[in-house]
Amino acid sequence: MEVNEFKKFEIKSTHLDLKKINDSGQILMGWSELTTGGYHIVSAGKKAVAVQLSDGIELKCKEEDKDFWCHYFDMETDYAAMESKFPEDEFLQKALEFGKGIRILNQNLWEALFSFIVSQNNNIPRITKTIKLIQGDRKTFPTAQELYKDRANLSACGLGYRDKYLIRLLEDLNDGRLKLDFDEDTDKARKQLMSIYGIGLKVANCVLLFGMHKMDCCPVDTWMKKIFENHYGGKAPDWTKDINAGYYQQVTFFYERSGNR
DNA sequence: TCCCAGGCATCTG
DNA sequence: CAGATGCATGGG
Repeated sequence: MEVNEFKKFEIKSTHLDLKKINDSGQILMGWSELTTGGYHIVSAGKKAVAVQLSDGIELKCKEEDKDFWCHYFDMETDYAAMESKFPEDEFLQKALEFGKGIRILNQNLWEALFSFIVSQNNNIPRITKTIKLIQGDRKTFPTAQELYKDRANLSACGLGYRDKYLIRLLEDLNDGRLKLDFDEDTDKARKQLMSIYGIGLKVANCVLLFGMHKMDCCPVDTWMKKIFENHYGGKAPDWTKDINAGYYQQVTFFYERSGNR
């Protein structure tokens, strides 16, 4: 590893917990825990090492990538300030306390799109395993162009029936029928995403939230349905329509899943 | 053996 | 329009 040319930076924050972020379910590729502590992180072809500090993280990366990683960790958003706007809801409050330090990362759009197509009707350990197999020996996750050339090998990675969605996606990108450039307007972007073969409402909302940082998008999956059943009488609570619903979704998802293990 | 996993496309009424 | 069903794969 060319860690030698990396420089050390500190990112100060009272709301940045690497382990919780790693376990929160938003990341399906790119993070690997180091035996020495900390994480090796890859996104959009860039690499970094992050180590937890009591008041933030230490980040090792190329000097020119520092701004990229600050954006990746969503340092533009003031999570402390968000606390004053948290809805008054008992279960949500408990989840927010439990999940303090979780942030909504700015993942690469292509990587978020790809991984959340793989995620449908699947479980997280198998999703990450499958994505690692697809990445293979490469140091970073392949671009759509690289993967298109290598598409014959996709089916051997344990994708199940989802391989046809991804092959169609790669073909459409290669032919120029589809571009990874969605409207800034959330509703328009959601329609564009849902017109892609294999993407429905849930995956579209994941891409909007994790790949385009639309914080009001609230993906509803089997765990969210369990939350509605277990804590809200089977109905979606009001906070699912809040402007920060995506953050609340992620935190309650993490809380519910942690409690059930 | 059945059930489930960060669902979706497709068919049926 | 809502509701039912099949789908690949692996772990519990």
